[in-house]
Amino acid sequence: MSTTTLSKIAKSLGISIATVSKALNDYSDVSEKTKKKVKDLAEILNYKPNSYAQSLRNQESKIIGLIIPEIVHHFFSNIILGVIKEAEKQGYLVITLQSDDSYENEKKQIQLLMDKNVDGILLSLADNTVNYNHVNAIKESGVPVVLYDKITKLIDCHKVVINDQKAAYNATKHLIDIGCKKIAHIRGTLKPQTTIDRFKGYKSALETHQIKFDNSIVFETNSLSSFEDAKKIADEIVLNHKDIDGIFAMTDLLATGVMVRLKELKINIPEDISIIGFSNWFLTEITSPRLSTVDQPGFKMGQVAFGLLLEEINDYKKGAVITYKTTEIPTEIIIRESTK
Amino acid sequence: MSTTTLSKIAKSLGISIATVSKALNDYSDVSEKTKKKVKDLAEILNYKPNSYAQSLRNQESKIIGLIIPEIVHHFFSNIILGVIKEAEKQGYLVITLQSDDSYENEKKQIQLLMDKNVDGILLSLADNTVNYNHVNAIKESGVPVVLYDKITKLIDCHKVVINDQKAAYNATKHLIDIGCKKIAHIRGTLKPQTTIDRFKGYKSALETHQIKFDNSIVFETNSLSSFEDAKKIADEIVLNHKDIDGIFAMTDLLATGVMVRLKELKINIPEDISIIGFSNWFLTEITSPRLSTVDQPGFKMGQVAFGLLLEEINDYKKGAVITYKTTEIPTEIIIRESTK
DNA sequence: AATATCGTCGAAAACGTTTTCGGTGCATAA
DNA sequence: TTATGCACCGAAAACGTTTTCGACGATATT
Repeated sequence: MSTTTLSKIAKSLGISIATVSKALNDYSDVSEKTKKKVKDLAEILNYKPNSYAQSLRNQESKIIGLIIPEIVHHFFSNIILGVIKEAEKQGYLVITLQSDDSYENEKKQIQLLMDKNVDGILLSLADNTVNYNHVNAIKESGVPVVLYDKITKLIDCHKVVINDQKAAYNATKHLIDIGCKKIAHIRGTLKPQTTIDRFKGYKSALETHQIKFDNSIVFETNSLSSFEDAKKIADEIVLNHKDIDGIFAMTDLLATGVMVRLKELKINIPEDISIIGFSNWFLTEITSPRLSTVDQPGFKMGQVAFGLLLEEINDYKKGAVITYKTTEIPTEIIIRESTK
Repeated sequence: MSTTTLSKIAKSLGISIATVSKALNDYSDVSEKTKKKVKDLAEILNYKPNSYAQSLRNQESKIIGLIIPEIVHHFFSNIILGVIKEAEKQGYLVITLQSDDSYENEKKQIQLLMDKNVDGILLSLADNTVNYNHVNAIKESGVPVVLYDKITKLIDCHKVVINDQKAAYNATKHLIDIGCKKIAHIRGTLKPQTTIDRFKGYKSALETHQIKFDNSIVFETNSLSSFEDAKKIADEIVLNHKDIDGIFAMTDLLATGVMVRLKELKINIPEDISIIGFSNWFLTEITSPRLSTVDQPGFKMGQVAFGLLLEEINDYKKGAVITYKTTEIPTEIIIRESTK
């Protein structure tokens, strides 16, 4: 049960390897008659071109690399899905790696992908990455990179992001629009760019609507996924900030945390306090009341990121000059029952 | 900025390609002196072996394929992570594809992976797959496959599963142990093997403990993730089955659904009714009360599945005879506040 | 002095493709 | 008749590695 190669077909038909190859690839300088002979036999012998040989000859593998901070995460796994599905549609397969938000892993994994000679790399920077030599090295080797979600201006390449600041602005504005006067913000430490941007959006929405920014009702958690921290903040709000009537939380989980605790403390949502989260996790559909939030379209983002990468791969092959662009994926406010 | 190859190093040093290759691979028939010369120059020129050429020559790519029904899913994304991390540790990369639980996709994607000449395939069968020719074809081509999670006895290969029946038995037994006398079961349609097995486990736990099985308190939802269906079932329970004091649900989501609604109807959990779910989703930590459940160790499962695949890849290369085994990943009951 | 052993190296085949560049043979035009 | 064109085909190089096998000189053995 040995595999069938061009040379076997050639030998079996008494013609040359070159002709067989050209017949299968529909070259114009081989007669219809021999084309048919070749194709028929190839069919019978179940011929499949050897991808290693093709890659070696064509200097491309039709495989791309995807580095993601965290796979088990609603937003990111949606990105993976977007990338994979779009890639599959375009004839590419994708190798996925998880950096755990670590610079060291990111560096190693980029090397692994380069060693495999992937055709391109999709990368979301680790939180503690501050040096970009390792990614500039990719570009210098002639391998296209596109940055998604966590990006930096310091690397010149295609980028795809959501506009955190605008999204946060809109979320906050929604609270203002429905009549909230005293709007708290719950966020993590001001380190990741997303946290900074959402905080900025929150502040600027307040300012544009003549609401004084009050730093005492900006609450900081240790982690963006600390349900317990969120609950403590709810206690704090009930105890010392009775006048708060709106809350914009950095993540749906934090939003859910405060909401659960506030309900336990007999605060009515949304009558007493309106709450809006961020991401549109699966979670938001099953809280009670259902949580308003900002939809963060991971799938779309993955699709677009792959599209840009493919575009660059093709441009690169053509030797075209590439002007890099940053694509913003629009977010959308999902209004449910927790805001009114 | 052209890439450096063995032949460039050879030419530059005035020696043969063969010697360069052997020097870099520490063959014993090249002197220490030339080894050093070669390695030094390779270092300077930043030599990286061309993986296409290596794959072609060695007939292996150090890449495996992973087909998963659904990426955006807590259990499955944990499996991906387990596979990827273990593979990376062992020098392998993994191409992931999502079958959407469709037989047609599964078939196509297997072909894609075979066309790329991956070294092995990890596969969880789609729900509607009933014909196994496409996976037996993998084996016949000499490519190792291991089945995980959704398997079938009709394919002879390594398998890794959790024992759904035993896990369900233990979950139900836990309810019995804490004193429940009338235990309901919530499940989806009896089509997927997991549903069948968990149902069996539920029944056998009742039987072994002299509790009569009562089909009128086995509730069927349209989907395993229908929160609304679960709520309706809660209504039904309060209305017509006041004597139910324990519930074993097929998924954490269904468990959460009934729990939320029961609470709204002033039923106390766990005082009036104890509830246990299945999977140990992230979700279970933030319900109130926190949900008891069965931990379904996806990460571990991924690790083990890759381990078995690697074992077979190596056995195959050695020409060793392979006796296939089915590995059961132990599950564990997580007791929280919803059962007492 | 002849033979065996050892350390070091390189030629060449092999993996399977794609593509360039001629080279046929044959018909048509001069 | 010779030239020109055309349709069809194949030799061979190239992609970059790994590994077998033989060759060579130098040393050790008989």
